Amino acid sequence: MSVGTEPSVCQNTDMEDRAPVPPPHPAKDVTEHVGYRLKQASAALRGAMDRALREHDLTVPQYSCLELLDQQPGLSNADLARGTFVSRQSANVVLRGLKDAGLITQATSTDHGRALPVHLTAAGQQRLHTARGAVYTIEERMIKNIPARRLTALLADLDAMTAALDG
Amino acid sequence: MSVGTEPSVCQNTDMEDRAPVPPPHPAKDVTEHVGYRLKQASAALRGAMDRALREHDLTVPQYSCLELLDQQPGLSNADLARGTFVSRQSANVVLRGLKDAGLITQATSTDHGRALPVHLTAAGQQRLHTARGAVYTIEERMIKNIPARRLTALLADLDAMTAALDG
DNA sequence: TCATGGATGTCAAAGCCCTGACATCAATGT
DNA sequence: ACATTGATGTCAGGGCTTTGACATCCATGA
Repeated sequence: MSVGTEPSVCQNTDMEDRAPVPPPHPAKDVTEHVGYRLKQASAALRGAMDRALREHDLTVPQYSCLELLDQQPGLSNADLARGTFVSRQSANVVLRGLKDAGLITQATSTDHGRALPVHLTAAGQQRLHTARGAVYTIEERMIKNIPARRLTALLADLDAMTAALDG
Repeated sequence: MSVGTEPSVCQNTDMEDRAPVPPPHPAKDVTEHVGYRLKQASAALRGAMDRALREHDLTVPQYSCLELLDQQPGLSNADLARGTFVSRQSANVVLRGLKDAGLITQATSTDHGRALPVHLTAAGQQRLHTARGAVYTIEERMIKNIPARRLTALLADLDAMTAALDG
């Protein structure tokens, strides 16, 4: 009556090539599929970030926007939507929340185009800096059991999967 | 004014150890973080599955439930919630949709406990079988550029991250 | 000049998902 | 027998996200 509770074996050891031919698709169990594990890991990360950010009165998309705006001030609503992998409408809702909380400011007009640049307020900067610690702690814990030299490959593989699906 | 559009370099090549010490955390760019890439890949997969399953009149959580029920008939609402990484309440909504579509049946009573076992109907089996092809095509495309011997490591790493966050 | 296409912001409706809360049921220990 | 604990199903409220649609603004080319 339980699902996905098999103890994941060999997670602290460094084994690079175990099975010469890992059967990719006619897998007997859904939980063996890459997509399933990807969703699982993503859900775990989302949950951990949710819990941690709640203490800072931030949601995950709100934190994501703050982080992007800190590195690239002046991004527009559409830019933030792409950067956080949501629709423009969702980003708009998130921005409204951040505006109401006084963490960002958005220009009401522009001399060229329609994109309205968004900037962090001082309060936004401060909130981000305190919340960032909690988020970084989570990411540290998440990757602490992954061999350092595999992290590069992991980033590349995640990128390759994204590119293959988007194209 | 764009985010995350840098062409991901080295995605078809097989490089296992590039940087001896990949700086994990004080990364200059958010997009270099594992969590960001994880979310990105997960979002891409979710979008691709959404588009593919729409032709079969199924949502991603609905398909996930069908897949789990095909392999483990008689799972309860709470079991499916755990298996699809959502809350019991969300799973309940999904099950209602599947019930209305005639793809599953759920016992109305039980002789022991409160868990009401769910089973696929013939229509549910057939719908799953046709939709499965589309989903498998997506997963094939997603991993087609990943060296086969790295897939095992990828699964293990995703598992390790999940375990580290859940514990 | 005008038309077309692409990108952006916005509104509306719907669905998904979450937390909080409550009641039910079985197992356990007192 | 009784209380406690844990798991389950369910209801209510709210937040997030999506698709669809529409109007605005710029760039491009006829």
